[in-house]
Amino acid sequence: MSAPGPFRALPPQVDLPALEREVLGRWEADKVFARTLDDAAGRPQWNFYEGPPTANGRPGTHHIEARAFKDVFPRFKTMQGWHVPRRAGWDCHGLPVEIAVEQELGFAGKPDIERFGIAEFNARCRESVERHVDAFTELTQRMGYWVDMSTAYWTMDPAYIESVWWSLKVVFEKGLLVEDHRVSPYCPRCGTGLSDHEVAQGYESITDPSVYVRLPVTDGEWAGRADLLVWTTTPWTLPSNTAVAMHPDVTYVVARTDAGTFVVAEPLLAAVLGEDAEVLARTTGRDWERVHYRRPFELVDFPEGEDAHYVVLADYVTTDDGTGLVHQSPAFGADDLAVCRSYGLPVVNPIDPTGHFLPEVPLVGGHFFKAADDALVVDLAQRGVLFRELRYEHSYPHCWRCHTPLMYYAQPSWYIRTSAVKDQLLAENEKTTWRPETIQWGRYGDWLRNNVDWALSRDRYWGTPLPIWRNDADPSRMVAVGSLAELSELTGRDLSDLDPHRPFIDDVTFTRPGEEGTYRRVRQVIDAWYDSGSMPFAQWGAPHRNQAEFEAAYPAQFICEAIDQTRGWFYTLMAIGTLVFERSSYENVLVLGHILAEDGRKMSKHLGNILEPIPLMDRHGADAVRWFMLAGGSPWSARRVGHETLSEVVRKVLLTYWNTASFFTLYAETNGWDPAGRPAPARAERPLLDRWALAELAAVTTGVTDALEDFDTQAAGRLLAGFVDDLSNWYVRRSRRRFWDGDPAALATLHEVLDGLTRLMAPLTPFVTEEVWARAVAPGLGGEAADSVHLATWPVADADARDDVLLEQVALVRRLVEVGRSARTSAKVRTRQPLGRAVVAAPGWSALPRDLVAEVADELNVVDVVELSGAVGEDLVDVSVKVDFRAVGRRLGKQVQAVATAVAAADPAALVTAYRAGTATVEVDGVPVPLAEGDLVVTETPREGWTVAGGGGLTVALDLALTPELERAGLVREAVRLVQDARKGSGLAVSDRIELWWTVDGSPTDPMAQALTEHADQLAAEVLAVQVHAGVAGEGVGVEGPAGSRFWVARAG
RNA sequence: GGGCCUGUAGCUCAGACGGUUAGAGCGCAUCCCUGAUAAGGAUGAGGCCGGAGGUUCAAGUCCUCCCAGGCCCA
Repeated sequence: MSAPGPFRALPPQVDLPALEREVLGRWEADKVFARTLDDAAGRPQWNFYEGPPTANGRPGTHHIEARAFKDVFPRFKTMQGWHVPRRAGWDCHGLPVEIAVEQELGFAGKPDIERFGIAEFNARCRESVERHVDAFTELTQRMGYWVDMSTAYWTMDPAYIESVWWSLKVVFEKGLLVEDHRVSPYCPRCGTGLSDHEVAQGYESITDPSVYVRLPVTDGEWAGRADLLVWTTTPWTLPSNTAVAMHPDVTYVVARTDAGTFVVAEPLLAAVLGEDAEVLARTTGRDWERVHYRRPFELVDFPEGEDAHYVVLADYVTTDDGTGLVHQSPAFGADDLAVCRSYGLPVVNPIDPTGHFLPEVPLVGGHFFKAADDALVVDLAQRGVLFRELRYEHSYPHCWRCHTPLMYYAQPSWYIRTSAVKDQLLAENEKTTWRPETIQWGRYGDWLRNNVDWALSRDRYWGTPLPIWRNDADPSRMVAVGSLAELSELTGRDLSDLDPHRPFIDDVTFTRPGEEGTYRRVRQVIDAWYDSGSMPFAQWGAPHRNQAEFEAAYPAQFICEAIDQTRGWFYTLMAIGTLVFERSSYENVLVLGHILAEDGRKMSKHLGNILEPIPLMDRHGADAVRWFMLAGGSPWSARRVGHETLSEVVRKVLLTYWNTASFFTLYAETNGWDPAGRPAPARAERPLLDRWALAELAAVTTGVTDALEDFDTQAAGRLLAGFVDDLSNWYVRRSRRRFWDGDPAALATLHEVLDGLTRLMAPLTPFVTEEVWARAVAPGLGGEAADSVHLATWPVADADARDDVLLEQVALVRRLVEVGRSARTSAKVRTRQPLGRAVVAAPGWSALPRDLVAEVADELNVVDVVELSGAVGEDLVDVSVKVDFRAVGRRLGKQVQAVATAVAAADPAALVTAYRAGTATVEVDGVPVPLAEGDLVVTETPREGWTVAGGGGLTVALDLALTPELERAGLVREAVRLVQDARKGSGLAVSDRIELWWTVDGSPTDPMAQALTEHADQLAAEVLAVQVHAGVAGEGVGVEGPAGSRFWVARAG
């Protein structure tokens, strides 16, 4: 045995989750993550922003997805030599947190919260956030996501809030933060707005009156001669009717019936007025714009001197039902409000916040809004304004708590005028790189082009308070406050330690010299999306604090979230960056598809198809889950995760990689290999297979680097998985004998390849690569090696090792071997039976180096491989010819079909002879067309007496004739395999030497006995036998071999 | 209702620039190979590439419409 080298064998079997736990401990103990940052200090910075997960509810398996991508690129960039600071963050505010706490406390709405006390309620919210953050921390650590949680930003921290205030002040002073009405679902009994989520769970089916109302035209061509006909299911909104909307591009008709003359959309004419209506005029909605009409009720006053009650144009009008003319009441419909606002129409609201008509309204004063319908309809009918009434059953949103029908109700609300910076946003988007590209001007671009103002305020409790103070004597005087210091100055008190949340901030008031009245904060808090979109500066507390750090980290080079953030974080980041700094805060954005359960549906408790993230990683390993997220299918389409898929990743990628490393260490240890002591030959002088492995590594290095630069982990994964497979199932398998012998060239090559491969895989599967690095790579690098692969540098492709011709030739060899095996199978000749000859026809064969020809011979277990045309007479070969459509089509265009026909009709043998001489022509329409090199695909097949297989322009034929010598060689191989099995079965190490006994029934001239005697040396060498007892039985029963043979194995003493 | 994405073998997914025999893995069946392997290899069954039109010498690939599923928004 050799002297011990630096390597110790890795076990062939590995418990990956257990290994990961151990690696996690090592990272922790050695502070590896911190060191990757420290080592890079002072290097160019590559910025990444962590989109803060909402700390509400427990993390799910889908959270691993985005976090895997947020980890892999910073790791990659760090290895490339960038400094990549990574701060975690937590999104703390918002309605989901409030709702969760309300549920815990058994609350039924805002009145309960007010009774409970805002201070105490917000304390509970804070506590809930802290609780959930722990679960995210656990997930983050377990999956190996390297992000600094010790310096995490919390959107509820005072310093964070102060930054947000500062930005709102900037927006306010640009005149882009304004108060206006906002229509939102509202429960009049509970006195509270409802979130979309709450509305969605409260739909109930109810029957409403459905009325068609006639509104006489009062000016223009049809004044006094026709009525606009509108349809509504909410008669209670008719007293506040403000306008009628028509679609600009829909055709409307003026039609006469016995009941009168009406304006309706043409597609609805028959449905509304019947078949007999006489059409008097026909024109598009656009022509009706600003035509006035008489409103249905005179119960409510409209502002003096303001125009109203005319036709407006709106794209949302449909002709699916109703009349194609839509009654507009801006206080009670979001569409109505938007349309009326664009015409400068007033917002008139006769209903108080409890849902009752104001007492001074005639006819329905004091009525609950829905209860007023009947009286209103009766009145319409009596005045002849009602054209038709039907009962209409539909589903209508109700309060999920008290089942009161909801009102869509306009309330004062604060907006950011993002529509004013729309062109800037479009310009910023133009400069942004999106993956996948389609989002940029698809889903996201559409959203920007249709930009509406950002409804910023929320009438809630747990959020960043809107920092606007308003003078109670003159509400037009307002002050936006940008920090607690400013507030201290305004109030003359030191408020630097004030918790800026409600209710404390609500108590802060101030006066200004020379002004009447007191400044009080408006009551609202802001949309939590504004918090998260402010993180580029607010995570630093900038500009009040850490301004230099902020500037160094703006904008981000990379962000990544799932597609649901298109209108969420991706938008708020870009919008706030553009509003405040006139520059978007990110350059590259990767948008992920969603992770679905194995059944293709969203994971949900309700469906019972949830896979919990930590148990999933404990079962398959975090590396496997990460690999799946990064490389299992396209990251930007929805994907299904399941145990099957994950265990396939483990088997095909991770264990194959592990076993290759384990194989290497086994023979490095067994042979005491030390690269320092036994230098390998120069790479150019190593065997072809070594050069091939190094050439593949160089190609893969380039490919993986390019793919990751392009944020394409799927392509990187495909290359890596393919290389792992090639390495294990071709390089190692074909090179085994050299490893047994401790060949330094083979050991050095595999070591070098494992080194490169391990670095390339490290960002994707950081755990298993760490172990392989420590045990199979670093010991061979001498003192130079980084003590973690994550502290190592990213590999650079070795240009000298690149050899595309060799890659192509080995690919040909492997295809030939496949075809040859196929031929064996169809002949039912097992591979262990040597054959005399294989005959091959393949383009490029004649240029194949002898070593590679030998590879084919060895793999196919044939004595000799020869080229078809050289080995067999012409009469044994069939030739078939086909045009290469691509080559010919490109040159001759539409003539290609005629040429193909002519080629098919020609005599193949003659054509091929001419083609090879370069003189082939075919005749098309009486004109000779010369054929160039590459125009034809030639396939040669032997005729008889051979087993043949072909495919892809390749042919392999096997000579099946067995000589007694070949048969005996086959028997020996059979015996060798049997003995190897016996070795393994009795637990011998691969390097153990043995004694071997064998017997054969029958005479010594029996073929088996003869074979074993004849090949005695070969047999002994193959099975590491130091002593062979021919014809002698060993102890025990031994193992039975073919042809009456029997073998006994024992470790040599 | 609008916008976007997806639709290829039983399942999971590949298929630059359009090129005439559409691939891989899993699963199934039969066989082979095995001094690292939980692997590997061969063969077989399994496909109107969601549907219909169009452009083209040629369409899984480009265009239009439709259908189904998903996501976001009304």
